[in-house]
This record gives sequence, C-alpha cells and structure tokens, in this order.
Amino acid sequence: MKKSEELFINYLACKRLKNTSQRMIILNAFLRQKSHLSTEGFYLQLRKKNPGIGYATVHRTLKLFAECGIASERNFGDGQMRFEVSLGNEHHDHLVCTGCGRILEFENQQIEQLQLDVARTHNFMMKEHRLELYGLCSDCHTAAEMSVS
Amino acid sequence: MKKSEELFINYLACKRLKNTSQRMIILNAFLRQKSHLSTEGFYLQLRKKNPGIGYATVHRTLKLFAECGIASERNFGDGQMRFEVSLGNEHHDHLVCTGCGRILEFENQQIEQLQLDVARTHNFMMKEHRLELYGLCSDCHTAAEMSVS
DNA sequence: TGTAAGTTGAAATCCGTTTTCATTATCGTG
DNA sequence: CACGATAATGAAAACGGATTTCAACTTACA
Repeated sequence: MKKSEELFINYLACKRLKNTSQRMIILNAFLRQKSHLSTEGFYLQLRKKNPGIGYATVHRTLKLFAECGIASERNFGDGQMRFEVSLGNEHHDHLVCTGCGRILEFENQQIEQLQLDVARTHNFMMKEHRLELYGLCSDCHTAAEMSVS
Repeated sequence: MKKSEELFINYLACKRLKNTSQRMIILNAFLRQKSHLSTEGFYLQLRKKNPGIGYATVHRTLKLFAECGIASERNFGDGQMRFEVSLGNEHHDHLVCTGCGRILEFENQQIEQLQLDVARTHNFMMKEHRLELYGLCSDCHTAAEMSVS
C-alpha cells in the first residue's frame, strides 16, 4: 500500500470519517495524475473511467486531501482552483506559460533563503509563500518567432 | 494635472473612448486610496461621497486603469480581485498577514535577479511574476504570544 | 445643434465553488 | 450477522464575485 493511501486511511479513522470506495478511487486517480489539473479537469478525467462519481464528491475529497497534507491547493489566478500532489513532492514554485497553459516546476534555495530574510526584516512570521513566473515557455516563444519571420 | 490623469485622458482619446465625470471621480478616488482594496471595498468607499456611481461602472473603470497601466490587478487567493496604483509605484512584492488581512509591500533586487536566472535556465520568456509571503505580521504574532501566556 | 457612438446603472447572467437534502453506505456493536 | 447511529453520496440548488445586457442618457465632433 502506498504511503499516501496509508496516511489518508489513518486520517479518516482519526476524524471518524468513513472509508468509501469513491474516496479510494479518487485518491488513486489523484496520485496517478501528474499535471496541475483544475478540479473540473480532474473530474472530467476521472469520469471517463468512473462515470458514477459526482462532482461534489470529487471536490470534497480533494479538500480532504489538502487537509491531511496529501495535496496542496494552488491558484494561478485564472479563477480555477488546482490541486497538486504534495506528499513526497519537494516544495517548489511554478513557471506558468500564458501561451499554452503548461505549468513547469522549479526550486531555488537561494530564493527561499532570501524570502526568509525579507520576512525576518519585517518581523513577519512566514507560514507559506507563493512564487510564480508568468510568460512563454520555450515552445511558445519559438513558435511566436517563427510566425513573425 | 497629475501625470496619471493626463495619461488616462490620453488613453481614452486614443481609443475613441469618452471622458465622463464618473471616470474622473473614480480616477481621483483611486489615486488617493493607498490600501489594497478589493473592487467591492473600493466601491463601498467611493459610494460614501458619490452614491450615484454604480458598481458596474467602477468595475469597468478599474479595468481600464489596468489596461492603460495606471493600475495593476492583484489576486491574493481570497477570491477577490484587487487593484493597486502601479504608475509611479516601483515594482514590489507582498507580505500578506493571514491574521488581520494587512498587506505590506517589499522589494528585493536579489530575488528579482534570481528569478530572471531561473527563467533563463528554463528557456522561459518571463513577462511578469508574483511573489507573496503569507503569515502573521508583527502585531498578530505578538498578540498570539500574549494570549498563550 | 444634430447625431452617431460610447457610457451608465440596475438587473440579469455567468461560472466556479460550496451547500442542501433525501437516499444510500459504512462501521461499531449486540 | 443484523441493527442502528452516523457519515457519505450525487443531483440540484444556492452562493458570491466578475461580467454582460439593455434601455436611457451623455459625449464628441462635424
């Protein structure tokens, strides 16, 4: 059994919540998907194999994942909530391509450290942060150059 | 006449848009407000002195400000759009207090530079970025300590 | 001025998120 | 295993903020 699955089942037990087949199906589908899907997108994907599961259940279950640390909520300012696997996935920030919607991840320890410095100089107790770079990925800006010439 | 006002009037002329009294009132109120108000918040504030102006007009006008560079849109993940004066206001990032909602600004050139480095190593053409640190401001975490002891 | 074109405010609509509610499933217990 | 308390489910409704619609009104410019 995967670690996340164990953790989730344990979380359910602690909270006196019930372990249902829908929750297990959603968990497995969630762990398998790697892209940064919106709730809607994930639901549509899941539905192909599991037409019986409702949107509300998917939504509630993703929130549970976020509560127990399996997932983290992301918001890239497009009005859609997104969830990504966070357990066993190092902290990272994002490059968001405004051309094709692709989302890349990156890590930079120096930036992390500088953030801590900024927080400290403002006497601010930092709990979390978000850093996103918006622009065109290599494919998109190459394509743009092609069409110009 | 303020520079922003000049710029806005010029923008309207270029786009064959009309200079109305509402737009001028909204512009002046907007330039005067310093906090990071949501559209709703700004509207409520404006309304005190100018009860005749509708929400739709405020919303549309703030979007115009963003289009012509007087304002920039911000989204701190609370589901509300916020606008801040950007013209004549250096680029900066934000510290968002999750205790009291206060929003502080900061600048850090080293972080800016590292972001450019990250973009370059991913062959990514960065257009803009957002960096927000969430946590408790000095007032809020001091208060929290008090209540514990 | 006259008039074409843009603007306004109220209300309606949109659209993603969240809740409601009647029904069904789970889990601990006898 | 069967029961009963309690939670979960899915469809549909409600919600909340952003955006659009539309008829009346205002502006710019010939």
